[in-house]
Amino acid sequence: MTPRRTPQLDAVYDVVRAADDHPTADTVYARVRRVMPTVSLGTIYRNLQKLAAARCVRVLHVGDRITRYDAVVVEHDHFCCERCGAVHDVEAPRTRTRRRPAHVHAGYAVRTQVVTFYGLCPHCAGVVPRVAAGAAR
Amino acid sequence: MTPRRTPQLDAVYDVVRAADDHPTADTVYARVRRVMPTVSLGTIYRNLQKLAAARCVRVLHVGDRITRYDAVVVEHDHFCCERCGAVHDVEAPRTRTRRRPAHVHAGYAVRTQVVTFYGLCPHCAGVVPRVAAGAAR
DNA sequence: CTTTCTGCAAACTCTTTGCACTCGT
DNA sequence: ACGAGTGCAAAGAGTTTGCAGAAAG
Repeated sequence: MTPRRTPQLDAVYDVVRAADDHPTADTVYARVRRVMPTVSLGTIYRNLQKLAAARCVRVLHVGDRITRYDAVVVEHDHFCCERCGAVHDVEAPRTRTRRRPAHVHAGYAVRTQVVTFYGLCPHCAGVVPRVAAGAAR
Repeated sequence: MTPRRTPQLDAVYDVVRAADDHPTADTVYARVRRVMPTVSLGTIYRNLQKLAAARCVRVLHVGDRITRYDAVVVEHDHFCCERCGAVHDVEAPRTRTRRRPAHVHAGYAVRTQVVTFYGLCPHCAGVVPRVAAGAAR
């Protein structure tokens, strides 16, 4: 039961670390295939699970029911655009103490918390001038 | 395209309103069938979507990839137990201003936000004495 | 009467899994 | 060489959808 390091595992981790768009398993699959064309989708899922279990990647359930992956493991928030579906990281300058759920009823053992904002991203909100539009990510 | 009121729609809404456990579509299905045995799962999904579109129920994606429904539409937080999977409402005495994402980069139009805490519920954390354990769903 | 809604079942999407083979260690 | 990992394809869970008939307005 000793975990084993394989080129596929490395490739999956590389892709997730290089991504800033919180890719889905399918997106990771497509990207890994660019460098390793014979990889299978099952292997992608198995390795993503392995990385998640090792807390090397974070599993996100944002908005819809499809799973996304994030190589940024430190606690931070997300913004999900309801129009284009993009998921962006959000700066969370609030202190931990301020965010700590002191209001949760006694007896709950809180391990982590997830904050997700929904709305329109700058691009979809039309704030970004036309010239710059399309350049957004 | 005029929405139509049907006994099935009423039954679905009644079930969600009467529930305090953030039921899944399947759970709603089971409960509606108790009073309307011929209802179909497809109808449950269609009516849940209709209610969600009308903002009569809130759609929740908490933890896993299955969809839950909540008749409490006002903004509030949730706690998800990582052991038994239960979802509880959480008191959110924080003021709106305090929770407002002033730190979100300019240009984002935030419509709503979702805060979910993960950990162990009082029951699974062992606060509840052994005699009661095992009754947890 | 017209149009939406229903029940049924098949289709669809995302994810997991069984199997025989491969390849780290 | 042992056993975890892989590719493949089939199965599984949750959700959506096409259709013919039922029923709301």
